[in-house]
Amino acid sequence: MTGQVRTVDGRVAGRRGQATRQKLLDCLSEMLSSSPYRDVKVIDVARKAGTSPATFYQYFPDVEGAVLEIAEQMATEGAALTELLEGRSWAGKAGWQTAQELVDGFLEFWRKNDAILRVVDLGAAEGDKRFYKLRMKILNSVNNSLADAVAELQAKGRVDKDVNPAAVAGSLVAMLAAVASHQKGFTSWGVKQAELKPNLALLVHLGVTGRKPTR
Amino acid sequence: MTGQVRTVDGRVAGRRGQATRQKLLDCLSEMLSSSPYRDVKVIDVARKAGTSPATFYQYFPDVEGAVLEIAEQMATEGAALTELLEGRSWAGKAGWQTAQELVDGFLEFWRKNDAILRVVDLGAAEGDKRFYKLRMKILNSVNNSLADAVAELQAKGRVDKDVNPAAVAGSLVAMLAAVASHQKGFTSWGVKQAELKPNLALLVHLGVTGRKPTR
DNA sequence: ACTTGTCCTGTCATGACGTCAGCTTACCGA
DNA sequence: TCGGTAAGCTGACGTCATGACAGGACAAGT
Repeated sequence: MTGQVRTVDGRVAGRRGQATRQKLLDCLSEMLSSSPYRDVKVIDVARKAGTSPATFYQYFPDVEGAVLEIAEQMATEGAALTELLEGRSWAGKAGWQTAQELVDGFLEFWRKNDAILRVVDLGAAEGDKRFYKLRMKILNSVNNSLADAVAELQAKGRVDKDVNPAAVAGSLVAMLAAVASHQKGFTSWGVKQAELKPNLALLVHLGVTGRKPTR
Repeated sequence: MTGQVRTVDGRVAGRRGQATRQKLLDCLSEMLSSSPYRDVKVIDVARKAGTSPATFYQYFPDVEGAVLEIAEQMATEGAALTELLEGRSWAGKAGWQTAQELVDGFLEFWRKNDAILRVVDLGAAEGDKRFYKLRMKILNSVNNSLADAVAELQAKGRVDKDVNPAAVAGSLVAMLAAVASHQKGFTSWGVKQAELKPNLALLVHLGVTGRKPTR
């Protein structure tokens, strides 16, 4: 699928090369977690990886390019998010369960990858198509499943016809992502982590089904 | 309130100085709209303003500092968002109207200031307290109003008791902000601008009142 | 004209960026 | 075993941004 890993100047990377490359990616990941995106320098990443800046430029055109690589890896892992909604029901108690587990899984995924997701979000907001496609790739699984669920309920007449499933699903996913990014902001608003989740689940359930959940 | 405008080395700025300072801020604002945050350099801002980097550093410690200044100005303008909810009703047709106007006003505000808000969002997500307080300041007016509305309905028994008004309000506001930031993303998901707004309004109404709006 | 305080810039040391040639290492076929 | 070849890494270099300073330009009051 991914063909061969290549250096910037076209050589194919061997075992050793791939290891260095990966080490650089790992170090970059760490740096992104510990310092502002704007302050992450190639030289620091290289130093941390025990190599030189020139080596970095062998494998990546720039910091952005390396970030895209990390995000790509994460995006494939993110496909697992689909399972949170695969074959779930939105009716009755099961629906409440579905909403809760979606929120749980989503927040957990975001928490794990928050540093890189921040950067992806920024790139996407800035209009960079590469980041923006990546963001879609990550959110698509959840988004499509949600849209399908809404469309299905709509077909049964349980949701108004003038609702746009894609718009509602997209908005809910955006909400989950945003809340996950700013979780800490809530605590200083007097909302605790534990309280946040059920309320989010409630909103998701309301959005999808148009009704309060039966617990 | 803001006392006197001062340079980094403590002198008070006169008429001319304030003009240059403001010009630098304006140019920075423009640069943020046209190029990625990471690539905005002091030297470019200074050139655009027809001055030198040294002058920039007279008024701001660094790019981040200047951004904070711009954001601060925007935050005071953002207080106008309160009017979107001041004394509005969430009952019946009026409720639907309220939700629609909130969405409209919010998206408009975000669209106008998207470049700077992107940076504030990033800073807040990265855990920088200054950005993070600023973000609260901007969103507080809307958030508090929404929370009050929910709490009021809750007191009347029209919203479940185990709902946390602050959590719901915060989540809804986060949703609005996120959707506004990624408006373009929706179009490529096959959702048009015009369709987005009513669906957002629907979600807001559902979240606040727990019920579908009567149109 | 002269002083005073504000305002701007030339200049400099420092350090990051990004490129290149060239050295070292590993692999492989004869 | 021994080159040959390609992979892998780095020192060194020109370029550019950063951030600090001292001193020149300018406006205002005396």
